[in-house]
Amino acid sequence: MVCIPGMVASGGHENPGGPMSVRHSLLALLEEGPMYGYQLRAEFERRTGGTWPLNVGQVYSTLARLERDGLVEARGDDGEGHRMYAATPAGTAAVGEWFATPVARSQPARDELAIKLAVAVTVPGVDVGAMIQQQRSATMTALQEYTRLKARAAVDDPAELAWTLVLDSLVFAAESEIRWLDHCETRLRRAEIDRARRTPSSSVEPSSSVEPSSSVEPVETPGGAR
Amino acid sequence: MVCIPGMVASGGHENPGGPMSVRHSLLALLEEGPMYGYQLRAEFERRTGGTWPLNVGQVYSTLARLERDGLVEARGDDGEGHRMYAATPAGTAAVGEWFATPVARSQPARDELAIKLAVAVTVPGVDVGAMIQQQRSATMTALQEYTRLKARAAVDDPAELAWTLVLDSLVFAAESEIRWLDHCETRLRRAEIDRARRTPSSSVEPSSSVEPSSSVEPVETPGGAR
DNA sequence: CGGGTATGCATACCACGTATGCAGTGCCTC
DNA sequence: GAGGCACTGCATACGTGGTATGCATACCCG
Repeated sequence: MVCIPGMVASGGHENPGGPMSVRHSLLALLEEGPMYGYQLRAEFERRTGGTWPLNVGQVYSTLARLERDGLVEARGDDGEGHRMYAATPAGTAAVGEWFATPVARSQPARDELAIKLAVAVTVPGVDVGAMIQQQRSATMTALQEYTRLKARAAVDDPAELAWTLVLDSLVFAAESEIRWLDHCETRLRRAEIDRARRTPSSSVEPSSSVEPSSSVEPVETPGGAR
Repeated sequence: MVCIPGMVASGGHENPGGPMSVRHSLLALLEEGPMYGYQLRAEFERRTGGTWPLNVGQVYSTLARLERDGLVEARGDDGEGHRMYAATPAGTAAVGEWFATPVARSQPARDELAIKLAVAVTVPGVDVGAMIQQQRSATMTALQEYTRLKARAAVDDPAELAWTLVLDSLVFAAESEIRWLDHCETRLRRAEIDRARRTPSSSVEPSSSVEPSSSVEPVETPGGAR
């Protein structure tokens, strides 16, 4: 089970320099017609309901890179002094390819919480139990906020539909995270018992497998709240 | 009239420029004792089981920044010519603060798949149904890979324990993603039906909601053997 | 009514952190 | 001495947040 660090290096460069989801999203939005930078940000945030606020500066630098790569084309102005951008045929093709290619799960994105916990259990002097409890509390607060936001959703607008789907993804992720935290808790308890059993000094008789109850209700479809 | 770009007032900067999980992780690893750069990468990847390969170059640049901020201290060499780093008291305090502060879920990390799908449903000419099916297939393949890896896990080593927890987090996330994709599918189908009903002759007649079933088993702990 | 100020839109640029690749150095082995 | 490996450092590109600038509109006040 040893992983030699040097062996992972070689390989194709799938996405050099980050997720690039913003780049592709802006390009895809231009399929609806020419737009200018500020408008693109507004359209992006309208679809995600402001869940992931997009910095305006990134829009312009991304557009410059897209123009450099020949995926978009800049037109002087539309009469109002706005710098308009339109997708080139190559850009349209790139959008089609993006939608046709699934998000690679072979090299999953960095999960800050998972990394943090993996480090915590291997570094001495860390109260992992307290860490888990605190994180679960924070995640549950976020979950309540999502539920509150979902009550204000309308279903007739397609942009609102996109936002509710994004919101549902947040709910699913948060619920999954809480379940994982519960899982880690029982797992760590069991490991501690095993370690105590191996220690001959002052052997304590532990109770057989402890299985605490989960803190969330078993799966619940987030769409059912209406 | 000239704008001097340097010396801009820095307000309360929470996490400027990204998650910073690598920075904190390397600092925390130094709590176990002085290490050099290459060794730090190996320790990080051993704990995460090579799930998130860490570029060596990033280790050194991160160490340089940590030294600049007074969180680590560089010592000439350990007799072998290695450039050793050790955590300063300020660094140890920073580690404690990191473990005491839960990961902020108020501004969740960018989810590439959620963004992609939100854009897809609002851009004309995209076969969202095919997209979802393809993504589900890819995620299920990853899920099988995780299950395969978990069969090779040992439980006696604490580092292995950390890795299995990371692996479980991937399993939980993948299962959650599949459930979300199912949810999106039924949601979109319902929206399409609603749209078709409105199209022929603007007969405004709200109907009762339908509650479809999920295609994956209700929650199941990945820790159990399948 | 005219001028000053606030506000919002729109573009551009800068600073810092993350992330990857590659160049370079010293050591060991064949 | 050529090549491989451990090890370090740098150049580059991109994400992210912030700020300066120009312009138009709205608002307040003497």
